[in-house]
Amino acid sequence: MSTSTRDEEPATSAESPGRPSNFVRDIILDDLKTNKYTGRVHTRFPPEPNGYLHIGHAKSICLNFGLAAEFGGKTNLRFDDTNPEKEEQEYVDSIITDARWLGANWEDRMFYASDYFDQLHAWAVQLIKAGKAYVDDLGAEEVRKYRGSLTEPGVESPYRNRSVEENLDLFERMRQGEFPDGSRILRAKIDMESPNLNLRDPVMYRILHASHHRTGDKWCIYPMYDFAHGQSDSLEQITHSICTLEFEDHRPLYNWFIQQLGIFPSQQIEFDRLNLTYTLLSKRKLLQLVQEGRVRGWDDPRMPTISGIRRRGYTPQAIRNFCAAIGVSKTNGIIDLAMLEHFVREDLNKQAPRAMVVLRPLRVVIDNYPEGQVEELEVVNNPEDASAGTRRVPFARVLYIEQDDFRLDPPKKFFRLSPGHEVRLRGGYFITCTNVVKDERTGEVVGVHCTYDPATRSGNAPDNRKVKATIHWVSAQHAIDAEVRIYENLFTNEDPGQVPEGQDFTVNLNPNSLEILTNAKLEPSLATAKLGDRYQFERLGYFCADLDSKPGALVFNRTVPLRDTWAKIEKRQQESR
RNA sequence: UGGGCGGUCGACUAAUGGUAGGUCAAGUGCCUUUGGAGCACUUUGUCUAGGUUCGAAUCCUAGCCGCCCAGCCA
Repeated sequence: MSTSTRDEEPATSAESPGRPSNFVRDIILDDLKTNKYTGRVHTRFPPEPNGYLHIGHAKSICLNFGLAAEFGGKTNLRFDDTNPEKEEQEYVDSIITDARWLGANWEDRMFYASDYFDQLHAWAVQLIKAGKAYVDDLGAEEVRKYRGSLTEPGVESPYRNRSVEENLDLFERMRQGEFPDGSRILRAKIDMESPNLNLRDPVMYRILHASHHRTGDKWCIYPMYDFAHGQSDSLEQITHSICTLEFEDHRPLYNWFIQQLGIFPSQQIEFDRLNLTYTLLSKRKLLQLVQEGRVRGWDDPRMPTISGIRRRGYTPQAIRNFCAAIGVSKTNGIIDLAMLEHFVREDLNKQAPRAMVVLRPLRVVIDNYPEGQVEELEVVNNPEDASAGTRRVPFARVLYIEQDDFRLDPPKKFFRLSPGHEVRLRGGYFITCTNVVKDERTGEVVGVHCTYDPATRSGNAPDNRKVKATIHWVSAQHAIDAEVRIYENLFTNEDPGQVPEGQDFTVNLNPNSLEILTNAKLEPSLATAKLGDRYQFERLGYFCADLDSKPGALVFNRTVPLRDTWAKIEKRQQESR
């Protein structure tokens, strides 16, 4: 089995000239007009390799790559790897795979903040020499105290006014590994009374005797985000450095370093992070789910990670369309998960070949159908796409239908099979229920007897007789057994971060987020399904072959169910009761 | 109670002093060999109060509400 690559297309956000704009795009348009960057647009996507990419990153990828592509610019992939304690090669590998899958193309421009460690160090020395940075001997606890609070100004460290020589010497000895972790830091000398806490002599370098996934043991001091990010942007000549809202307070610092160093003035622009109902988009919490075994790994199909969503059966196009549709702004909102689901359905409806699968089988015997007879009935592969052609499906005397498609006592508006009623078997015949077989002890219906009308072959009614329902079916003797995994929301709470006092977000976990059906019956054409192949199982939803599939033991994931009008009606009926 | 940033249908987002529009959701009808898809229609909105203006979602003033910031995380 191998995954197909036909999914991979450019991650542009939208193409038509009349497209709705957004404020970031407007800024670029304006910069282009004023020739601020000599007509250049160069963005970057800067993930930290401390976890897997999720749907929130997809928004950022679409924005960064989409905007640059629209204006003939470029986008770099840059790993923000300044904290060796949290970062791993596994994460950089997955990020590359996932970003590519989404359609991001950075050509040969894949960088690491760690590529710039030498330059960053030199710049730190430069700032020390300019009297703009100093080595502080305060411990973490004291640094916090000296920083003041939201409402009180900070107090200058007693080490703030060391001589340049002493600072240079100390910083060099920090680099040499002479001091233990946490014993000293390099700080920028800005303003301990600034109302913006980020400007109260922010830390530039900390001592970390940790081995880095790329630089190994070359360094035991590592730059902080604030001292690395802007300069990395600048080195790469990034024109528009797009990040999320929580960095707004950092922008003055971002600009301060660039200005003090006199380097290329990249411009930071902040937009709102994606929030989705019933979904958690925090790498820390997703990591926790993985580590505690609440899910089966980063690529569990219930996870909002790109790898999870991919395994679930989503297409990159659907994700791109979603990202284009939700727009970009500065309001912190929460997108209805239904919006995401809409875009997969929309995409898969056009693409996915149909197949008949019975999830929870109920045995049907067509009493008047000749024993031993088998017909090959022709059915269309995709009513939305004539070019998808047709296939043959075997029909015989004993079939399986969905348990949900039969009711002994049909409620109002239930049009499917029930005693005395006629339905159409999709692409087959009209059948009428004549009798049921019950389990003697439980009273449960375990089988149904029907008669068929030979004149209705392929589902046509020569007399124009109407049936109110068409149901799917699989020939019992030809059916393939398979496992089907049904997913529900991972969380029961619309905002899973909302947690009762003293509790953990895991209280919101949905105990029914995964249901494994081991007795599904597949039409025989599905035998050749390959990893990642996506289908619409008629009347049920979109499904794809999971990587747990083995020859002769297929496993399918439900990507998303079809919209279900009957379920809504039934729910309303139950609520009004 | 410091600073920063926001508040437009149920959700998201346009309108950049000149008809409050689109998408999702919800609902109704049509159509249907998927109760799918499609099509048509419908409901609901400018945080509040003042002001400027011929005209305000947009500008001004004052409130109210929400989010972010006190990591040697990013």
